[in-house]
Amino acid sequence: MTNASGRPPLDTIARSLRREREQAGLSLTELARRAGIAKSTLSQLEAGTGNPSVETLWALGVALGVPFSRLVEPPQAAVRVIRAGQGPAVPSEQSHYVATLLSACPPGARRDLYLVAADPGEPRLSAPHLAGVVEHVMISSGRAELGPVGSALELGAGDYITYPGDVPHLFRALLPATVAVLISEYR
Amino acid sequence: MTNASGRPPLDTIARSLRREREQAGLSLTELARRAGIAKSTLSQLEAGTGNPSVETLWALGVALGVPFSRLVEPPQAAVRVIRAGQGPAVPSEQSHYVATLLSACPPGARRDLYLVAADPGEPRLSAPHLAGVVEHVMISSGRAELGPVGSALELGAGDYITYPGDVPHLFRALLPATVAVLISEYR
DNA sequence: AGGACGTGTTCGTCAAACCGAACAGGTAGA
DNA sequence: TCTACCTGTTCGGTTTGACGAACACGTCCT
Repeated sequence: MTNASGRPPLDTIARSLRREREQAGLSLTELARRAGIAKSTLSQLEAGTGNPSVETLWALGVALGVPFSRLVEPPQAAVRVIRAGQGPAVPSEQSHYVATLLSACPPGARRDLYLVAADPGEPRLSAPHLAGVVEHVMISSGRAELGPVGSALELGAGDYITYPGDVPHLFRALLPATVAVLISEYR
Repeated sequence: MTNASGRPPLDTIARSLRREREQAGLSLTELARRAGIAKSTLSQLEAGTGNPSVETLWALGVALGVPFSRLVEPPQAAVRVIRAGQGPAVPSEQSHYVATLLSACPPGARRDLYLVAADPGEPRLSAPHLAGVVEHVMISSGRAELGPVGSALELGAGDYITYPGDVPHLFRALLPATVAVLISEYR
């Protein structure tokens, strides 16, 4: 599942704006001036009244020095721990490849976080994901050949690689008990 | 630096919409119907004419099953490798703590990726980052005590933790050559 | 041909986002 | 107190995004 939370984030935007503005120590008047919009507009937005245009919201994001998405999607944070081997294992047809989901794309986020454990054997081939997906892999221990089919590389412990996830790619462990962190980033 | 690319992404949105729509194999008419907007509106948006409201763009994101940000920010990807010990080391006052930047927040992204190597000694204390930052840590090898001050936990190889980055937090290695992957996520 | 359905386009109308000014409250200083 | 300046609010007027119908193509089937 990607994002697609049901309702449009009208009041989320309202709260985000106020939060970010106060965090930045700006007055409503000053922020409106910097963003080049009428302060009445900003006032109404923070009141939850209204449905800003992209241009307006963008200008506010720039003026606040905050990524666009922070304004339209709610914050969320908590301490959460998954002990080694305790997370939900992702079903895999190959027994010598186990991916544990550490942090699933929460509503509004854009990456999944996996812990991958694999043994030598048939390479695991992944069909292209959604367009725009980028994968990052950090080898924790062992050795593996991975990357897009055709430009896969051999990596060892401590090595890092990033590659497009929307083309076929593979992961083949070269040593037993090879462990890696995999980030699948949506963008 | 966060995001804040200069100009509003009017034509970026245009291209994103067309790309995602064709990728999904939907006709303009059909997508408009599913999103519950007039097809004329969608037509003009894909033509680069117009400045959609958040509600409109949100509806399109939902109908396309695509995170909001994918519509407003351009794609980008490439294969890139950083061999162990080869990345730019982040300056640290403490010699027993080395963070290597694997993937810096590119224009429009919202996370930094670090490889952390540390030895036992004074805990590394981090002042709160920007509001809304979430950190994820995966211990590759060794053992460490980490988390928000007051609720730090002891983790071993393979363990994973996530916690808010906008409160004071610490990282203290308990074994020599403790290695971890750190993701600092902006949201 | 001539419909019957697709596609995506352009047009006039209406609602609403945006603007600027006028407004009420709060604090600082003469 | 009276003025000056700040805060954020509410109010008409203008601009413009969104709608739906009418439009110009293509394709297929009768």
